[in-house]
Amino acid sequence: MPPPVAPPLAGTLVPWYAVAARDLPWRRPGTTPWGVMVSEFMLQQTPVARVEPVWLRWMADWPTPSALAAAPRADVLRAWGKLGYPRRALRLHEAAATIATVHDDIVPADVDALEALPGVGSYTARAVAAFGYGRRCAVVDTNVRRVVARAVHGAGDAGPARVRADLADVEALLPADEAEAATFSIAMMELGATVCTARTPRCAACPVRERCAWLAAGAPTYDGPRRAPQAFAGTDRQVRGRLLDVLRGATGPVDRAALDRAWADAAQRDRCLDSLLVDGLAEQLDDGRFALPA
DNA sequence: AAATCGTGGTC
DNA sequence: TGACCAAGATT
Repeated sequence: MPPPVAPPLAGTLVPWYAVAARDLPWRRPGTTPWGVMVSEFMLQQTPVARVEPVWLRWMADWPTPSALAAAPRADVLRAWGKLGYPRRALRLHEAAATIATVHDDIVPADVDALEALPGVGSYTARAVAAFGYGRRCAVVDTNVRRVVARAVHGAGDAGPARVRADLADVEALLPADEAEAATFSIAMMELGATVCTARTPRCAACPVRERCAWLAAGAPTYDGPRRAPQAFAGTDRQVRGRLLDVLRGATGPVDRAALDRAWADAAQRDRCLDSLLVDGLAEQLDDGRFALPA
């Protein structure tokens, strides 16, 4: 008698997802590929809970790429609000303009075409293809990398990203069927986000616990290299945030004194203001005042 | 290829 | 309380 064969990961994850998936607005029926793309931009390094209300408002205001492209950058940055990394908002705006003019206002379904858009890297391109169009392609984000590291490789956590190898790992797990592959991809991410979490994984509730290489190995703690935690207090990132917050909160242009109040250290303040101008996140008017870009 | 880029919640 | 973390991309 042949030994029992464990069902492929997808066999247990896809049914689990059908029951356990969170009801997120961009997962609801009728969400367009554009809606998926907007959600993916917003979710880059930003938690779901903070994205939800902004996404809903965004899609109501700008339901198509051309609608967003027609909006002034100042409106876009205000709508982005405090999601963080506001350059994402500018890149999404640029990507929308490209889609409107080059792709007939239709979000590309092809991974390479997607990756050519500003702000779209390997993860986002594949996420849009898979979740927006149901394509069969490996989707690798931090959650998926952690799930693979544990369930497949038996490691406590994923090391530094290795794009090619990580993609190959996930390719090997991807079901042949197109629709099932897309569901498998989102299910892997959902598992990493809600069960196989970074800090305190809820292994007792894990649908894959019987087959998890990490649990089988006794849940060894990760001892590999970690990326250094990012400092924030006192960094340029904080100062830029403060300055931009002043511009966002004002109804019109502000004078330099208003920005001076946002941060005490003049040298750092000036350097950061200059970097905001360079990034196109702020503009200086002829009268010397500052504002969000037109 | 390591550093940079916001913001806020959690344990 | 402060380190760590959250659907990355870019240079």
